[in-house]
Amino acid sequence: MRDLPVVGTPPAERADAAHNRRRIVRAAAELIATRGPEAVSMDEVARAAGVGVGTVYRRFGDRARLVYAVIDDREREFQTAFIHGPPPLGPGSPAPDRLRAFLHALADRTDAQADLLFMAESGPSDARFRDGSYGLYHRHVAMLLAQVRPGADTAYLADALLAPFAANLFLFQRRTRGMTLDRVKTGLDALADALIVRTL
Amino acid sequence: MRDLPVVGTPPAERADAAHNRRRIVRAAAELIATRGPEAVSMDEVARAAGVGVGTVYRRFGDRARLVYAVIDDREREFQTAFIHGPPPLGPGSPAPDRLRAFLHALADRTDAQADLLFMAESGPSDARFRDGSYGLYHRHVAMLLAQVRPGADTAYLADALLAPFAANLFLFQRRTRGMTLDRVKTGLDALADALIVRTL
DNA sequence: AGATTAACTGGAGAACTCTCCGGATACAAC
DNA sequence: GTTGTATCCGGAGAGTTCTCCAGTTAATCT
Repeated sequence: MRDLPVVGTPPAERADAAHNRRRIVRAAAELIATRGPEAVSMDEVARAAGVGVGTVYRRFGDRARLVYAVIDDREREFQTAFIHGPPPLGPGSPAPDRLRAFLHALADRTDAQADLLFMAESGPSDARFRDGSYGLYHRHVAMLLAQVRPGADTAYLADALLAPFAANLFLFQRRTRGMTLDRVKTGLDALADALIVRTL
Repeated sequence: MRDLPVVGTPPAERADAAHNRRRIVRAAAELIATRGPEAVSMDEVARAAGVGVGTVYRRFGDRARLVYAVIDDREREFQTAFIHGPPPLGPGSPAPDRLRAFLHALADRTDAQADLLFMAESGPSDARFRDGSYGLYHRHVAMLLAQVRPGADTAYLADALLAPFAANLFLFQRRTRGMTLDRVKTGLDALADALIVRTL
């Protein structure tokens, strides 16, 4: 993602800046892994990365975006699994199967990264939708829905299908309501099945 | 932490405390109405209410809960409309109609209070599900779903149907994606219709 | 190489949320 | 009334997030 001539050339990051960006993400990831997501402050990340706190903010804008950068780094492989990987997640299976497989996989990763996601989604920011991999998931689900429910407003329905993965709801269901991960998946299946047009 | 008779009687708030609670909510509501939700600090609310900031926190715990108190105050009438009010929102209509009416009404109030809700939902807290009127909405939707989709996991599906009303998603759809309120409602209808078991 | 300049750096500081606890006060019991 | 005490009050302060800008540096042009 650098000097692609496509359209509107994003100003191109200077080498030292790119270097610092990597150092910051790495430092943040390490601190978070060690001490838990909510125990690390931006000051600490900056110090651990050997830069000033101003630099962290210049690179990432706000706390949420930094955390999303860490998350994206972690789940790069998941992101390609459903695009290029083997069926039923990747291409090759019928759309209904892929949709179910995707929702299950997303439930698994949400469960695994719940605390991190929760932290990232906190704070007054669009970051979840703008920054993270939400856009990718949204396009994927919309594409599958288009095959499964032709003519529907797939852009809206994709948002609606992804909405239950909001970390605060997910954590509330799991921890406070005491729902098991399997129960969540079953519920998602019910939702997805309802959306699949059955040929009568 | 006391010698209370087992389970009931929440310690009963002292008169001055109850008085201050009202003053705080009123002051907060007024400030928010005047200057917008995110322009008011807890310090200001405290000063406007004529109490110390410690009192605000003692009464409400955190910022999110205070904002929810303001919101609840505002929509008390909506909350009873779908319980005791006239059809199709209130009792008297068939469940599918009531469900659709409820979703439409909730879309309207979410749209109207979006900024306030967005502020309340920001911050690392369960407040949305614990404090606000979410519990009420959840029970209502689950009750309607039980009639419309017997045997399903209505507790889960109710969460899923309410998930698209998260203020951050809602605002993102309306402002960034540029969806109209009607389009959102139509999408919600599609979702609800899919969940309604059709008698063939 | 030297000059030019747009982009980057770092830390002081503004603004905010929330905690803590000594002192004040409402209510109950006598 | 007086006394006892559980509850409440308020504001100083700790710990954050994020802003701002004077000074520095990497990349480009001649």
